[in-house]
Amino acid sequence: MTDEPADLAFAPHDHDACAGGAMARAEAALAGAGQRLTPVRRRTLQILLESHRALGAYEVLERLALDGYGNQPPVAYRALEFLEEQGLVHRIRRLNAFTACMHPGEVHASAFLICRECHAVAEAPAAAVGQALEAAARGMGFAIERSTVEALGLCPGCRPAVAVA
Amino acid sequence: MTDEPADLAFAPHDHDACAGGAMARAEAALAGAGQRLTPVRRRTLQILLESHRALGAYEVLERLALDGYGNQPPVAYRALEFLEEQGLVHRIRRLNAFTACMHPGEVHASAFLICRECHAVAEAPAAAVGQALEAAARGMGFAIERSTVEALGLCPGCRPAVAVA
DNA sequence: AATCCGAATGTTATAGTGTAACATCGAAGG
DNA sequence: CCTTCGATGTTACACTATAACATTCGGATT
Repeated sequence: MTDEPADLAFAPHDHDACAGGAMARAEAALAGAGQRLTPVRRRTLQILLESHRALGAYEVLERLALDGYGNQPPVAYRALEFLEEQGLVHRIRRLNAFTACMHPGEVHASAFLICRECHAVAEAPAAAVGQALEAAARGMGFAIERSTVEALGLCPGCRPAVAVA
Repeated sequence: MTDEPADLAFAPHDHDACAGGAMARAEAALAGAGQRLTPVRRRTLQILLESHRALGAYEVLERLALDGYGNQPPVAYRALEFLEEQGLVHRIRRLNAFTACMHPGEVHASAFLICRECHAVAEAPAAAVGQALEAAARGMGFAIERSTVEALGLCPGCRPAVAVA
């Protein structure tokens, strides 16, 4: 468990270190699980780590094709699906897109904050949200297996800009 | 505000009354908003109210076509979009599908519980979830405008069945 | 080294989801 | 009557996702 600030997707930061750290943690997590980080998978993760945004499968595919990988949809979907299963990538359903996990390895119920202006996507710590949801479900006798929490709105950087406009 | 039990999607109940009540509340809400419940829109809502499940746009379209309405995608999408804007229908992103709102008119941040076995969808009261999410977002300076909370799992009816199997 | 095996990737084809753009219809008001 | 605007019909297409099969690659076995 790190003691970094929650998530700095919305703030300026040393992104090389940010992405590099996430990649290192991803490698560690995969090694621990006995899974292989093949070239396509690694490149896919790198692409997603380049920005705090969510990319569609076809955007990722285009990038992969530029690097000489197959340029048919299953290539991208398979890599993304694998990474998602390993907890290294999250699917943003509202956008039909994918974003890299910023702290793989750690168990976390995440909530995603999607800026409708700059399209940044931040992964917010959502333990409390998860507990509240769990409680609501238990009250109805429902057993949660997987959950999706996404919010659309304005990030701190875009809030003033829009307000002024 | 009603004082019914949270949501009875997972329990046997008088569904005609359940659907009829929801339709009546929908009509009231629309009248209050000065919006028109045209035949296609009404029929679309009826179709969704027939079950506590989420239907894809093309399933709805098929049903509409049987009743003599246009059978091109925009017919269904337009009705669904309108109903969603009016808060009478919710979009379930995990399923790329739509489900009728069980208590339109009331302000509510809803969470959806989706049974992976029987495909029932229940709208859980989620005030606490909404507050937790709002708090997490505020902590990061993010202003939420719309949010999506969905959980996949097993409903009380299907839980034992699967456990036994 | 030769062979086998299973996982990963490449490729073709197609299914499923969603929208842009324009034509037509119809009710409410002038 | 006739204009107007919202709603519906229709065509055409864009975007998202997966099934199915062929091929390749790396490691284990002999």
